[in-house]
Amino acid sequence: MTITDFLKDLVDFSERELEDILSHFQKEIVSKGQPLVEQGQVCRKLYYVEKGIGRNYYLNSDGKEITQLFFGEGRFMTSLESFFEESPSLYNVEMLEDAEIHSISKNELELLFDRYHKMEKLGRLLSTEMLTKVVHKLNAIQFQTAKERYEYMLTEYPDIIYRVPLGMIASYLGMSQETLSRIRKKKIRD
Amino acid sequence: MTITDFLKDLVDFSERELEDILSHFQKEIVSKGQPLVEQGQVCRKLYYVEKGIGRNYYLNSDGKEITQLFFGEGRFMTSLESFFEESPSLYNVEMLEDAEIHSISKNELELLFDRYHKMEKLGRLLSTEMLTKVVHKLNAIQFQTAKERYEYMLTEYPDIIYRVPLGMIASYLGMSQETLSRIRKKKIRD
DNA sequence: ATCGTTTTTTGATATAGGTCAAAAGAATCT
DNA sequence: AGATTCTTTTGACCTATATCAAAAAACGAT
Repeated sequence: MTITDFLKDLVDFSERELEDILSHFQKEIVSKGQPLVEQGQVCRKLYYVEKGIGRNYYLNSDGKEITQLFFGEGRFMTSLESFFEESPSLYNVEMLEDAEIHSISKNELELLFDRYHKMEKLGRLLSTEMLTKVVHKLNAIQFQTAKERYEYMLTEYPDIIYRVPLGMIASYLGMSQETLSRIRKKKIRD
Repeated sequence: MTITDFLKDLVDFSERELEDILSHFQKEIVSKGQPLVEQGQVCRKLYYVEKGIGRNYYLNSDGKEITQLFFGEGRFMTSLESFFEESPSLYNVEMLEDAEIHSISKNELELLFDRYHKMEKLGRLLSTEMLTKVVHKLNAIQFQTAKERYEYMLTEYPDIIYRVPLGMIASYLGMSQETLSRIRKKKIRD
């Protein structure tokens, strides 16, 4: 879904408003694996994913990559606390496929928030949507078995699960790659 | 912190605006354990906690209470997805102490969001703040040992940890009460 | 097609933390 | 104060999942 359609769907901006808002976004073509944010830097931009899948991840104390969130098409992506609080990012952000994204800086976004009440509303809606998603994941992680977590992933993100490497999904679900491999195998047999 | 001060601190409302906004909240005195929302109902209200500690929790398949979130003084509390999406709540919401809270219905809140751009902004700010907190907790739960999770709780919610029963904290942190008891004991010795 | 690299699977073994049950300790009520 | 109920601790045992290592499969580049 294009960013234009996405914005129109959520809030009924006028043509002029929409045009102004869109003019503050920049289209970027990024290739697979290209880092958008690196751990330790402040993440200055919010991205809309038009094509591709992104993720943010960090390196744990053993140097292993832990995926925190995936961002599919039609989602806004950023290093959340870093962007909002202008603090050093705990995560790296990258695209997992060659991708088309639209970026906006925090300053310009704030400007739009101030200029348009409707834009502020959009920000609130996206934020609460994200919040409910994260709460849902937290739920899945907190008290479910590895198998149940995999099933959660299957229903919640069927589009993502077959497009990204197993190891990333495993770390996203809080289990080892080996465990996920075994679970998936058993699933197919049943 | 009173709700008045809380609102003033976050956004610079005029006296008139503030008065109008506050007139839509209702003060409620609730006693310990009194249910504010029950699993299965749609949660219709957002609460500001002025005094006391609240939590939301659910009963898992074994009938055990699992605490999902605590809400300390000066925080807004609700059954998140239920309130925002008007869906049946997965959680029960209750106060853990005799408490003073201020409630507002979704309709009235939406009305305020529409009436005041600043109020919409407040909504967005609170929502992103909550979001970053939940992401932070997710982080702690996802890849840390039981001991590390307890330490996270100590630094993040020192006020809460000594005011609520151990079992609730244990389920909040995704571990059994026994495990938390053992961890805490060892901590004190060191 | 073939070689090298990355990803996934499989097997063997280890362990953090769960469960169950009972004792000890606090809090609450009469 | 004693009885009752709720909360926390302790011990013994068990299991889901981690880790390590190596084989197999899939993917990409030449």
